[in-house]
Amino acid sequence: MKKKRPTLQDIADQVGATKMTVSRCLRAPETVSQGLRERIFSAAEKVGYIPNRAPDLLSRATSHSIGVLVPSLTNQVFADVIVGIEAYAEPAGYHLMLSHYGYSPELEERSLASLLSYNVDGIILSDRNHTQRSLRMLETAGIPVVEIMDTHRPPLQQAVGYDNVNAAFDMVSEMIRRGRRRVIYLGVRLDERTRQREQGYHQAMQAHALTPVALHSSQRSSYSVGSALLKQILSDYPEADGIFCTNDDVAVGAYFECQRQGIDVPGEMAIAGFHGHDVGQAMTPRLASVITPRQAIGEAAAKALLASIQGEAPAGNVIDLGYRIESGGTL
Amino acid sequence: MKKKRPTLQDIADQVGATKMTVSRCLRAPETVSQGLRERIFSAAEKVGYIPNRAPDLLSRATSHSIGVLVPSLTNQVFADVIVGIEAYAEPAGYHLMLSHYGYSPELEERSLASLLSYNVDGIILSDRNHTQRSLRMLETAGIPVVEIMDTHRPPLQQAVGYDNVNAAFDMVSEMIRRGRRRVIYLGVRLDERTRQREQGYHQAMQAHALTPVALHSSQRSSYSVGSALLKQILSDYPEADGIFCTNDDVAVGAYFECQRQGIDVPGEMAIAGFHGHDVGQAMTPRLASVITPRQAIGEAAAKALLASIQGEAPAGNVIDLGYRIESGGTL
DNA sequence: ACCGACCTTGTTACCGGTAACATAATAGTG
DNA sequence: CACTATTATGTTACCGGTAACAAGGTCGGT
Repeated sequence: MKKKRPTLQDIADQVGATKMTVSRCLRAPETVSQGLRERIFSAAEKVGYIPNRAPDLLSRATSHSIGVLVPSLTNQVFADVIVGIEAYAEPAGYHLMLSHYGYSPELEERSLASLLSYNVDGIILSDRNHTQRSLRMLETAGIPVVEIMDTHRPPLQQAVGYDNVNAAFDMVSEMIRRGRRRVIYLGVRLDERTRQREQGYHQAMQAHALTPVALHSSQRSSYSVGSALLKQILSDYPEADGIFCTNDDVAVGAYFECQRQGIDVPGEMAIAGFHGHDVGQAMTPRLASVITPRQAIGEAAAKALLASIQGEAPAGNVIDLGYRIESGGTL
Repeated sequence: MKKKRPTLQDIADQVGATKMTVSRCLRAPETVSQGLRERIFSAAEKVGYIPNRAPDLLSRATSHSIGVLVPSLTNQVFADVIVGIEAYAEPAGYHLMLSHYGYSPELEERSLASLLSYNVDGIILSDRNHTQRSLRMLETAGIPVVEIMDTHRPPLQQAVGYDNVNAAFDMVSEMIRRGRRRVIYLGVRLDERTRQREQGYHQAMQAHALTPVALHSSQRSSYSVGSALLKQILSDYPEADGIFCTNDDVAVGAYFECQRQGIDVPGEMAIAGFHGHDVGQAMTPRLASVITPRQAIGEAAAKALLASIQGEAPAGNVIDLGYRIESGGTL
């Protein structure tokens, strides 16, 4: 019942040639005589030929696709990064194979195995924590790897991103410079980046002889978690005069809660977020945030990866695209 | 230099068997004698064998992957849908191949060709407008197709979603029921769904003998577009007493602008959005919105697609998962 | 001791492109 | 016109799994 999809042979049969000639005609038309060429093209059109990457994938072990592993697709940060990756990779003829692993190294390992089984030509990873088996697989696969979002630690091969520790340090320092003394850190999830931001927060507080206080939620980041954490601060740390949030979702959620509670921002409470997402930048007052170059990171990562795939392998390369402190109207 | 990745033959060489035996051992261990089995497993571990889907893909033309085409990855709506798809497909052993096409049917066509060249076993499409060539390719590929997000028109094969026209009609009717008379429609982009919502808006206004007015922006949806459109309303249609926005981004942006301009919501201006995203549901007042079951749509689409792939083909099937009108605090 | 059932392993061929090489047809040159 | 250069097409083999079939080995029953 199910009709097989047309192959080169089907076209060849129609025009009385071999599939080799058809193959040549489709990839280098000028090497085939004009009459035959025209008949081949019209036959291809007629049977509805669709190229098939499977043989290439098998015989040359190359897929013209790159694997991208992100912890979450609903996290706007990674959506932006992916857009950047594709902006560079797609025009270069590379297809993206996306997987997400919900911040779990074990799931990352499984997703990685799956991607490798499709013979991806390169991999972009969004984390720096990998299982032993993951590292092993990457090694035996022998393909280029680029890690993104974190330039703080030495990379497997190459890394593109910014320094989370320094970014957090700078933002918190700015809050302190503006007179805040009891700034509290709000974290969600326990991924590497959240920890690094907390570390930068710690360093900044201690550099000014202030006492760091961190509040965490194990839930995934959301506005409502921000609201909940702010309520907790009001009851447990009423003396707080500022919060530094691990991302904008939490910060905006906390701001909404301040509105509800009638707390003046920034008068009574300073609020800073991370990443500079649209909501925070569109609302009034504008949310103070660390603006990260997410799309640029995606593009640079794709560029570095394709360069490696095409031969040049600048291993140990770290591209730091920096960040910008936006003080907005909430400091 | 670049070492090839290990194959079954490499394992076979180590243990003095043929690759056929190794193949059997990995997929049905009990059919191989115990001693050999143990040696094969340890050899596989030693060389770091990673399964290879390429041969399967070639000889059985099946990839155990499904192609997913969405107009945009940064649009939260589709991020949610994708999460739903993967929640069902991943445990079933299917990998997702994602592509986005920026709302352009021509790009959709290219992405589709690319997906088909990887021999995906099925396709999930997010639009109902396809080029002739796209339709042709889908037909010759002979694989199951599920269209999502719109149950208003008859599907290619199967569709999963909700009815945009009815949803818009219901929301606008509710606004009118609450006393609004000069409701304006705010649209962005010109994709099918936006047009359908406008259609529902028209029907509701005309059913109450009210004059429909629609404002459009050609930019992609964002908070700032919502703000800009609200400003335009204030200058061009000062008599407006409500806006129905094609999505929550626009609605929230418009709300922010009302705040800045000191316009009372809902007192002077009612605001309704579409989709029920987190921001709108977390802010105060809660944004009125049409809550759509995005993740459930993804799951149902994946389920329907895999059912078709596995043989049962309930063609012409339309699964309507409905929607819910949340009147929030902005009506 | 012999036959067949079964258990284990091996052999062959195939999937669909294309690189590499071979060959046929045509054109060009002294 | 013989001979080489050039162009146009065909042939073969390969990539890495596995289905289908073949074959050698073991064991139990009579």
